[in-house]
Amino acid sequence: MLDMPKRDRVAERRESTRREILDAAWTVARESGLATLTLRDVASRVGMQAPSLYSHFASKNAIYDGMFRQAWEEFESSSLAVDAALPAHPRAAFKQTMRHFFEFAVADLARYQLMNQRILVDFEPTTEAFAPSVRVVERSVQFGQAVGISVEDHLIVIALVSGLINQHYANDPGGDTYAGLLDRSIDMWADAVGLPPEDSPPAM
Amino acid sequence: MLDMPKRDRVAERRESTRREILDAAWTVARESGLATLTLRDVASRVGMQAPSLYSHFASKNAIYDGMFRQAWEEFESSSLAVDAALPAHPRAAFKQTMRHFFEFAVADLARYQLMNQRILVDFEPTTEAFAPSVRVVERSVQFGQAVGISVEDHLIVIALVSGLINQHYANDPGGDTYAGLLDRSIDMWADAVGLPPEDSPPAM
DNA sequence: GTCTATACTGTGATAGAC
DNA sequence: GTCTATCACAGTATAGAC
Repeated sequence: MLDMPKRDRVAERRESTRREILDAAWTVARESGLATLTLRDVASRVGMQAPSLYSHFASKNAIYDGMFRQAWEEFESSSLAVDAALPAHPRAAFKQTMRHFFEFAVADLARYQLMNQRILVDFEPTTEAFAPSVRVVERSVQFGQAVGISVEDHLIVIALVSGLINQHYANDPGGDTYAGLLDRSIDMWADAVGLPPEDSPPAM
Repeated sequence: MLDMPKRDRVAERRESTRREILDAAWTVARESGLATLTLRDVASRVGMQAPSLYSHFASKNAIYDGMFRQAWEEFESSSLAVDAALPAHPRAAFKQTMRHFFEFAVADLARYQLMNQRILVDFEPTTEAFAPSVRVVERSVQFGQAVGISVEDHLIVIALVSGLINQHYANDPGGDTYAGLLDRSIDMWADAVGLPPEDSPPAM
């Protein structure tokens, strides 16, 4: 007999329903706001009654937890893709990863609020849902240290980009004012922490 | 007869009740979160039933509007006080105003969320409530331009500080990690935009 | 196992008595 | 101006059909 994994059609269907519900929850969150999302709206979008959701998620916060995990897994995998084709110059590499962070955040307000802001007061992500977020931050800090950036200076550049994202949503949603300030901001920071300019030969 | 303003005891009492309600709303917002504040909690704190609030505010959002205006008026007046005793060196002056901004934001999460973040999806401040906020931003930009800072670079430093505030609340609430990064961050920016170091003589 | 039906509590808001 | 009563709708939970 071949040692291949047996398909569990019941489990597959269950998982597929969970994903459908999460997809619907994202749609509703984008339309009516993350915090004001209602289970009735989510249920009706997948053709169910609200109480039926409880067969698949233990609570509304469990749905948020699934969304939180999805969002960070998506960011992690897209970050890995970006990192795979990173420029040799550290400064250019930082610009690229930070622009990726900025654009991912700016593409979806509900997702950004869930991932990075504590607007859901009684929601705390579970350890498993939090794991991809921890991995992303660790990878980013390690990359910085590999090119001589201290942890403190790394915190500053992340704060800088997250501030640009903030101001984008607060003052210019849909515009490109803050996207246009991104490279100049990163250059300011890179100059200060001693990263060589992009037209200089790579070290070693 | 003396031409003194007549006291309107009815209007005075009305205004005082409104302030009482707003004070109670702040307390509740700090305890249970800005978005999950309930009218019943606010009412019971001032010894009323929830519907009675509607004699003083047209809706829950009207209460948020009053709070929004209070918060920005408070920030405006404290900013004027700070500006009155500003150091002569532009760099030191920036450090001081930005630290004031940071500390005001970090002192009260509910207030910061109401003032600077769009977590209340269906709340839009009225023009009158928005006015002090506009004045504060205008004053700040004008000060920057007076010492040779472009509007774009001014947007960057505001984004930088707002990012530090963000990260403080997200990663180190109650701690002082990000407060400790403030001066170094401002110095990075000041170096990049060409503000002279603090130990240099003031220009002219 | 998954769904429908139904009920419970709590929310913002309104109507009308006093 | 404050109250009681009430409404529509939210999240949550259980019972029971299939």
